[in-house]
Amino acid sequence: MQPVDVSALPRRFEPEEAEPRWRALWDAWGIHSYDPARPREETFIVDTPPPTASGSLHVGHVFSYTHQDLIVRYQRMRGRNIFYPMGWDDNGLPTERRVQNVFNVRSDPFMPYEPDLKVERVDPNTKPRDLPRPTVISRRNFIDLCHIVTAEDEVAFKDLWKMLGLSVDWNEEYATIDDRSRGIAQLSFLDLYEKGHIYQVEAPTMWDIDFATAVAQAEVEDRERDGAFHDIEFGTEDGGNFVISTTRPELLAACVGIAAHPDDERYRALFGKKAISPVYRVPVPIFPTELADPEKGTGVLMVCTFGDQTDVQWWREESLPLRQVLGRDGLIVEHRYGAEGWESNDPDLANANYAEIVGKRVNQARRIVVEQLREASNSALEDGGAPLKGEPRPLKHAVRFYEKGDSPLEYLTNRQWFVRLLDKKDELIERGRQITWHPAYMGKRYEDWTATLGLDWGISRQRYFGVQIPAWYRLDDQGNPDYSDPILPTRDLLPMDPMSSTAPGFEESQRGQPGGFAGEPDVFDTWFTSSLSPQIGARWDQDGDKMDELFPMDVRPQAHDIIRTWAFYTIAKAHLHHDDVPWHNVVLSGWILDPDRKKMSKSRGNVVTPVGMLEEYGADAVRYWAGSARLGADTAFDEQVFRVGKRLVTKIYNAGKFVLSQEGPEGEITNELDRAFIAELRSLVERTTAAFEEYEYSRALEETETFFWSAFTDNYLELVKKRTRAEDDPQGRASAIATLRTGLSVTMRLFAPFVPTITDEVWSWTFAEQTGVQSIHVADWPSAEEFTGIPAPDNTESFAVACDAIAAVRKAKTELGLGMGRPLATLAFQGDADSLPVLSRVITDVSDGANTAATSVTEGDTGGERFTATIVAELQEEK
RNA sequence: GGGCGGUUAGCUCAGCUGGUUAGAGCACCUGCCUUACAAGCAGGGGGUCGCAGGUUCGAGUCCUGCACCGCCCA
Repeated sequence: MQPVDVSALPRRFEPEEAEPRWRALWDAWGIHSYDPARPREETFIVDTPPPTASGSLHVGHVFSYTHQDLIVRYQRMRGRNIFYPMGWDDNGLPTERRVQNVFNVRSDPFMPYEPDLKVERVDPNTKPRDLPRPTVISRRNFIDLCHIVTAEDEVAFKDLWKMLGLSVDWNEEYATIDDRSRGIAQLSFLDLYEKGHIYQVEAPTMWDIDFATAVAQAEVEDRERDGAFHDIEFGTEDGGNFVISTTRPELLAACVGIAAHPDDERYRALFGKKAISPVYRVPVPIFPTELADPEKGTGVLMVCTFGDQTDVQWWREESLPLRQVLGRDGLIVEHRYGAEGWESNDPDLANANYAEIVGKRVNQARRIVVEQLREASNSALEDGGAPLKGEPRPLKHAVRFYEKGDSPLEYLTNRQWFVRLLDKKDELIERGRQITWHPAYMGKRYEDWTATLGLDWGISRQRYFGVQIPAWYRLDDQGNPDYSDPILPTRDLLPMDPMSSTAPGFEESQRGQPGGFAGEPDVFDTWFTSSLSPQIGARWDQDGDKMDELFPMDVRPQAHDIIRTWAFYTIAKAHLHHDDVPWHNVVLSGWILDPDRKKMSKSRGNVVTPVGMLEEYGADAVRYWAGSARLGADTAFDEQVFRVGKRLVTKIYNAGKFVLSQEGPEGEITNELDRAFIAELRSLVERTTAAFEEYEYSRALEETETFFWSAFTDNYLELVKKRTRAEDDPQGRASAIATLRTGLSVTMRLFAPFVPTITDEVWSWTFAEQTGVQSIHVADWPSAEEFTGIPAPDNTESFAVACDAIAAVRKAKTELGLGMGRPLATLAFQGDADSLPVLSRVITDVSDGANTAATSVTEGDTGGERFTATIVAELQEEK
């Protein structure tokens, strides 16, 4: 074989030149493409996470997407036909919020569409308080802007993925707002509806007043907030009184009951009677409940529609009336005391007080109500004192927020669609157990979440940029919709928008007319669509349906914080639609923490931009960093590791040049040291393959790196350097060169998933032509069978003994301040009786490595080491 | 308050089913231009493995409790 002409290669490897060149070649060769003709058992299928397109590019993305690519590249070299798509999750609130910020606009669904509307971008440096009032635009204009923004964001992500060298099949690209995804999400809805898993109900739901939308349990987070207990005196119908404590005095008008613990002696006598509220003088029932905590506040509390989740429960269990005072926009709505459902013992007083808070926000209303409570005239009793007892007592308490919102969640009653899951907890837990979780303890998180689920999955959102719920409603003579019997489209009409397409059996002119029809205005929760990523990838019930070939998938890579959402909903969908698991494995990446072990986030200002990182160190070095972190483990961001990765790339380049530039005769691997080295190499292959099979890529990297740097370049290569040029030993020379090439070929392939550019560069110099395989990334992963023709060493310790012997020489040279290449006049080994016979088998290579012709070996005390060396340097002329 | 994970060298991390003197890289010190690589090579110093008990011939590893950090949930 022709050696590589080293002088023709650049002295240094330049990633910024090589990486784009190799990416173009991989694309041209199509080595990342899925081949639909090959059978399932040869295929490896990835359920790639679709990143939130309007989210910021983050080092965390680079980290976790590299992890999945490592697994994919390993499987590709194992000969698997890879299905590795990429989607963009672009519908939903993050996009809407970005559009609002980028263009300073708000949407009003009642505004007419303006086809030629031009909206200017806001200077991103403008402070929020300096911005003019947002421009109000129609819903359709707003959606147009969403498409513009997401298209830009997707390009940014795609560029990043390409820079990083992800081996994604770009033929399999989709967006969760495109027609394929919309059609499949709507099909999912129809299928679940037909199977009886979906219902809609007028029910209290958690509501974000700023976004004006319902939110699901999974989107809620608790935040610690300042609040205050207000002690308020109520009356009783027989002239008595008691004091309740509440943090929400503004909801006094929504009070529908009074509750205390059944064993609480203080209030036992009140159960069954009516209480009279102050300010409005509304009679409400007093009832016992185990859920009341006698230690909290005064032990007796007011039940409102609705202050929190337990209010909802009491409202249901006690069949209490509904008195909703808060509107969808978070403002207090109007109503009249004295009317049905708003009975009062003094309607005039009630109306006068209530009128003061109508149209106010929650905080304003609270202040007004507290002032009203200070007035004796507002007592529940004709001759009582001020209902507010003492001053409000401050406290810290957990308040529920929508995770993307800034105002506390309220509970409002409105019509929402739900997927029934609470009756399927056991089945869903069992499904989770049919999946292998990496690391295994993550499966417990899934089970805990599923077991503690408290609400069905609310899937409707009152948003604009999302997948429309495919339903119409008949309107009665008054124009009121009949929600009990929705009209659903047939499957051939999907994807569709009920707000623009006409319900079957009606004319478009009947939209919104009495006796006509109305479209469902709501869209799906974004998880409703993204939980179908396997079905979208496999094109469920669409042209080119490959569900039979691609479902269930092999692996779902994702972050551990979305086990309760993405993993959970995907498992639920697969269970309900297909009675199966969506995939056989889940691999969970950890998080990137900043050096202070805090989660990196935009708000902390500690985010490192991934593009700058890739430009500075190169993709191979960045991938090295990601590959050195185990699955599931949170990792502190450490720029030192990039430098280590970059050095590895340089080392590979130089070692590759050296090995492949050796000229010599072709030949068998015969020498003892060479056979012993091959035995070590074979063991490395077995260990790294086993590690990858368990998704433990970081162990594979560590083993390969240690072997390459220490065993291969520092030891084997130095031991045989002289022999590769030995004119008088053609057979030994051929053996050394063959071993070097085998060692390089194998380690390059073991490194290939981690550092794809440099390894393919080295591969291209001779191995590509030799094997007929263009790219290392479609070459065979090394296996033990490759070494079957090479005889085992006479002694399994030969390689270790040779390394220890040369180490003893180096130590002696260092102690004398000599350079490693300094020729020795004499070299004398002392060693233990067991090791000396082994040393004799490799003594020629050791002597060559030490650069001496005169080596002696004696048994002697070595002070715990295998060998010690005594050396005399050859005299050197002064330079 | 519950669940899960973590705590090993100055820093970032390995250490798989308990078994010689606890490892690596970075950083630090010393020496070396050696025909692939000074972005390199060689040698060296540095750890009572969070704390307290327990099981065992033997514990970084298993058990109990505690402390601190993180995530998820209530």
